[in-house]
Amino acid sequence: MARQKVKLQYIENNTNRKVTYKKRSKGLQKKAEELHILCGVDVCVIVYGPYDKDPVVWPISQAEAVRILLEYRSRPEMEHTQRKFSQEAYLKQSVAKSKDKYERLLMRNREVEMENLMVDLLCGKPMQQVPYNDIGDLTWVIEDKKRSVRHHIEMLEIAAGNAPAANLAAYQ
Amino acid sequence: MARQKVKLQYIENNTNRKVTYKKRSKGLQKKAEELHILCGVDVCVIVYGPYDKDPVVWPISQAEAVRILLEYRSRPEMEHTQRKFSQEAYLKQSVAKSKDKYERLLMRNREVEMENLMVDLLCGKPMQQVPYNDIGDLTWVIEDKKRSVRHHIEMLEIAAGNAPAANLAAYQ
DNA sequence: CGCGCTATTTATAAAAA
DNA sequence: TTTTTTATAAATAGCGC
Repeated sequence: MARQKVKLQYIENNTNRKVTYKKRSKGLQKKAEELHILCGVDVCVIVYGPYDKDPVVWPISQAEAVRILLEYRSRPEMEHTQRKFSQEAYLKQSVAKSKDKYERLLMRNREVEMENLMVDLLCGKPMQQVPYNDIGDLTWVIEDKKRSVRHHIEMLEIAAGNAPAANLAAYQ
Repeated sequence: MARQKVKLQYIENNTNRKVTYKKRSKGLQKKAEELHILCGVDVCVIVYGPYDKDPVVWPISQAEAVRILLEYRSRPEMEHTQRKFSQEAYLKQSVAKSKDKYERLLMRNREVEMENLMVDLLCGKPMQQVPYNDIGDLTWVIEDKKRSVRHHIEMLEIAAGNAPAANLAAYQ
């Protein structure tokens, strides 16, 4: 985009491609950081190139990113196109209620808390111990996690059929 | 970056922030796509904001992204610390006006962090990877969780010995 | 290879419609 | 409000060291 306009196609020349990669991936990171700071949104950029040995992962927590991606992957292809994510709809609704930054932070914490609560439930916490006020917020997490829960169950069944004691010891 | 240079800080005005968000997230997508095409590298951008109901997940395969992120998760603690730093800096900036609430939030965040760490340990993360400074704060969380962990183990043993599917189905 | 250096192209903040 | 239009800030392709 400078001395000469470049066609939007794979750069065949190895040297030029690497140079462009370095410049542009740096630029992409900067843009992501600016968006993060200016608008207070979580942004995660992963550049998985053959040049840098490490993929760049920035700046939201990797756990959160994994959660998003696992969920996204578990959706039928049709929904990918339509971009219907009940979870995100919930987030939008929730965040819309926030009038200031403090509340936005609360929302973020709430989100993490619901994740943890769900993990507790997956690990066997009795549903009766869940505070009533949490049920509503928890619902969307659970709904979106059903598929992964089934996966958990499969894993546990495998453990049960093979070497349960050894497998379970790892959890202590 | 136009009629006037904009300071790199959270945009307080709701309208401006939303407008900027829309423009810049679109721009970020474009940049990511260009990098992907020009250099033949996998790029994944996730924008997890309160405006669009959907997180933008683009364009590499989700399986690949998950693999990358899981890899990242297993990396040395030092790099995580750096990330936490920028996150904390961001949080600090965001709630500068309500210091008391901020302090409490930090504690809450710390608590949540410890819970996450504990989950990692339960899942087999080596204790040697836990930063020394975290041990103290972690202790009370673990003490608090021992009972549920035991319950967890009981559940798993029951599942292993009896009818796992039936027991676990209740948690869906 | 990596760092500067422009000439240009892009991105975009603010204004106008 | 959203869209379109500028004017200006940023990003960057090609080159030279």
